[in-house]
Amino acid sequence: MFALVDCNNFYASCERVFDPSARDVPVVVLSNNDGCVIARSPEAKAIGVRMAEPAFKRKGFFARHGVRVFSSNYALYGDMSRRVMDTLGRFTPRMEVYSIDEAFLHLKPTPDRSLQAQASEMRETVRRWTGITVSVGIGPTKTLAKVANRIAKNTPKMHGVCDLSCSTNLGKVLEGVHVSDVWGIGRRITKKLAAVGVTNARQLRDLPDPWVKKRLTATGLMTVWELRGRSCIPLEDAPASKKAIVTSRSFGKPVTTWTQMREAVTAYTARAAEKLRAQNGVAGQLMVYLLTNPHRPELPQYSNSRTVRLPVPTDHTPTLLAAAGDATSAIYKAGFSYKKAGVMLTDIQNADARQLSLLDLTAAPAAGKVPSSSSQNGVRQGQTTNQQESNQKSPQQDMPRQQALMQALDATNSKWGRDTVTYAATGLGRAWKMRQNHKSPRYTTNWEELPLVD
DNA sequence: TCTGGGGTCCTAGGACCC
DNA sequence: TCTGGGGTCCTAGGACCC
Repeated sequence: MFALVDCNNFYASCERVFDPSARDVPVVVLSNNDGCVIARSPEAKAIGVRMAEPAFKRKGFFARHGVRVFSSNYALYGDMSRRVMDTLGRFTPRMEVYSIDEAFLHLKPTPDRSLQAQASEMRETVRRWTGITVSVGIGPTKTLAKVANRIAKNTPKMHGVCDLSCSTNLGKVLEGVHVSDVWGIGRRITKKLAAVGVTNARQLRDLPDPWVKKRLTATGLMTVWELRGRSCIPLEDAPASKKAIVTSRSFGKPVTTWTQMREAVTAYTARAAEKLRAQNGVAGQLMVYLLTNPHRPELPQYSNSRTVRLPVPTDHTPTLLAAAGDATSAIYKAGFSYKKAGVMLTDIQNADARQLSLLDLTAAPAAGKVPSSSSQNGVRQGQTTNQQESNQKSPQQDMPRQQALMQALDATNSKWGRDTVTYAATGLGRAWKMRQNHKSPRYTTNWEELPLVD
């Protein structure tokens, strides 16, 4: 059986664990840049704070109702998440960490302990060990476990656990679930379904396969089968490595100069490269995009992106920085007020595979052998050729040195904190840095910010 | 003044090949 | 006059998730 464990109001709950003054009052957590509401305590929900609301529109409301406002503190949430997941891992050998606050588990009933009993004990243990309250939903498929979890969360008398694994009136249960609350059914599909009179999960379950396949595609059909109790989405024990790595941020203040834009893209690229190395990957392609603020239609609007194919897949930050710099200068236009930029690394392979292709490359003296689909990606031919030349000076000699440097960089930043060592091109002022005016201390991950006990 | 960030999968359609 | 069929790869766009 599948169990879905989900932390209740996770970010808001994390803030409360270390700040008792935030208990029993409405709490909201804001997105990066203190932009939108992304987490709410039950009290905040009760007074009508909605998810994804822009915070600036509610400033007065928050003040009047004594709402405690926090900036996102991912160092704290990430560490609390790890504690919760470690605790859950003691209850099963098979578990998939699905998001920062959710995990799917395989649970088996035993003669002396029902699934319900196991789930309750798990829930109590997590609460005692981490201070976080979770809800547990159990079902024969992931989709039904999700349904069960939702019911557990919304039905106080269930005390946080709902077991649908052998429910005899599943049809009745599904009748009470709106299609938009089914995992995999989003806004668009909800509309499509409403057009044919389907509004609850039971109706969705009972639709004919051919109609579903045609109108909702193969993914929709899987959802329907899962609602019928046929498991189609397996538990992914081992986290798959990422096929794309994105680092993007909205700017704290609009960026209007090339210098600032280059700093920002440099910083994002360096961060993306760190993530890439953390999963032992090399990227074959890099994309930079930038855009103005679409919420200000009265201002001149511009957005563009540029993809660069790297001559050799790499995880070497300076090489990636050079490519990102070329891409940025190709699309940056002066005279606009930029709101956001991002860097995406794609065509990611395992770094060990890279070694083999590098040997191939060095064995063949002709530089022209390097595969290049640059014309497809809009890269100017001259630029690509230059990179090939600069990279091929002596890859065999450079590689170990490059790797050693990157390892030292990552190790230093891991030990002493992010950005202990950074590239000068990321700038010192960082005027574009995101706003975080309400950030709580990194209670659990920074010695300087440990909570003090009197 | 102020509106997040990071992913995955599927499909359709075009290019190209034999 | 007449103009195949099957396959692969790539990309853009749509849709979903948290």
